[in-house]
Amino acid sequence: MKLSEGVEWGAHCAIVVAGLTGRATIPGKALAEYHGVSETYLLKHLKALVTAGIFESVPGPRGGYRLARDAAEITLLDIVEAIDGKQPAFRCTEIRQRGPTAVEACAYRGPCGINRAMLSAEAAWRQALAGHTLASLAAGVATTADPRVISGTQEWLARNERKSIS
Amino acid sequence: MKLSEGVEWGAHCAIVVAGLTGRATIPGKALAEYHGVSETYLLKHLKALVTAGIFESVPGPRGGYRLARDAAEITLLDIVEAIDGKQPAFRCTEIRQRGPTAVEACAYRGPCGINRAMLSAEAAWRQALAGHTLASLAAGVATTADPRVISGTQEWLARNERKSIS
DNA sequence: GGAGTGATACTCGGATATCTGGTGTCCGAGTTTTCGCGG
DNA sequence: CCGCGAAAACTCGGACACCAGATATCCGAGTATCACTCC
Repeated sequence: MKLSEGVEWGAHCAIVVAGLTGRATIPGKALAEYHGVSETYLLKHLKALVTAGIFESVPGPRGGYRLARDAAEITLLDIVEAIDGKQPAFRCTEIRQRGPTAVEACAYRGPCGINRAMLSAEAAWRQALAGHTLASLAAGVATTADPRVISGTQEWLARNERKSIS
Repeated sequence: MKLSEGVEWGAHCAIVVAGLTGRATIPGKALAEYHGVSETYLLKHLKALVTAGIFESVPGPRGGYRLARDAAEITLLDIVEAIDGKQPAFRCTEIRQRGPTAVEACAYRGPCGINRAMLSAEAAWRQALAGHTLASLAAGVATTADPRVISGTQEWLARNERKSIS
């Protein structure tokens, strides 16, 4: 089981975007450069965040991305599901209904016990992820990171963010 | 994120093997036929369970597989980790240390906040899986399954299990 | 000098190659059984 | 009838193809900016 690398990229980008002032935006190119990753590939994941309603995208020059709603209302689970999909990791293929001892399908009423256990475990995982908001994550970074990184990032943000036109 | 299909196979096989009497064994061929899956591919996963110390394998004619320890001492987590590996699903690549605002590596003391959150969520997932033992899963199947399936499986087991030689 | 208009530069978005890891298969090593033979 | 031995059959174990999904890239659609021209 492996989580898409894009989840990490998207989460880090979300924290950076959460640091924008007001309704300013930041272009994908800048986000890619900041994290040292491929720009074109990062755009793929940023679009997924837009589709999920986490980011808003503004086209054209002076365009870019910004949060679609307050950072306190965006959970880590939202980001993971936006990029990695909402499908459960475990997918029961009902192999209990195959083989020599199987009976007609309607006899298998409740879901397979293994499936139930796996899905409840995933529910615990999702609940844990939902306990972290973008705001809390950003606050954690702000308090633990090296002061030079913080000031450097703020300066870099000021240089790359695009003020809102409204 | 997707869990290997072999996890489902392994878990179902473990429940069947848990239903053997005493130290009897059952060959992989029979397990494959019972579940209607590829025999050669299933062997790959059964071997993983053997390597992990969950199953014991007996070679030669009248050989097969049996549990290496009591069913109450085998958790769903053991099976998942045996087949899918113990590596966490989320693997931090430290992209925070890349890009223009990065400083020397030793300045990044604690783990990345995102990584911490993801790993703690996975810990919750593992804990939930560890709460299900093979014994409890088998008991659940025994109480909820169709009576015809139960009797059919018992009959099938009696026909295919290999009594211990000791 | 100011307004209008066209070209321009920059942005995001979707379609297209490449590559790693899971999926599936085959053949070989090892062991117990079994049959045949000799005593 | 009993013991011995070799062949055989069946088991698991590791090495080899195949394929789907993630990874990575390029080109096209759209829009605010900017410069130029005309009034």
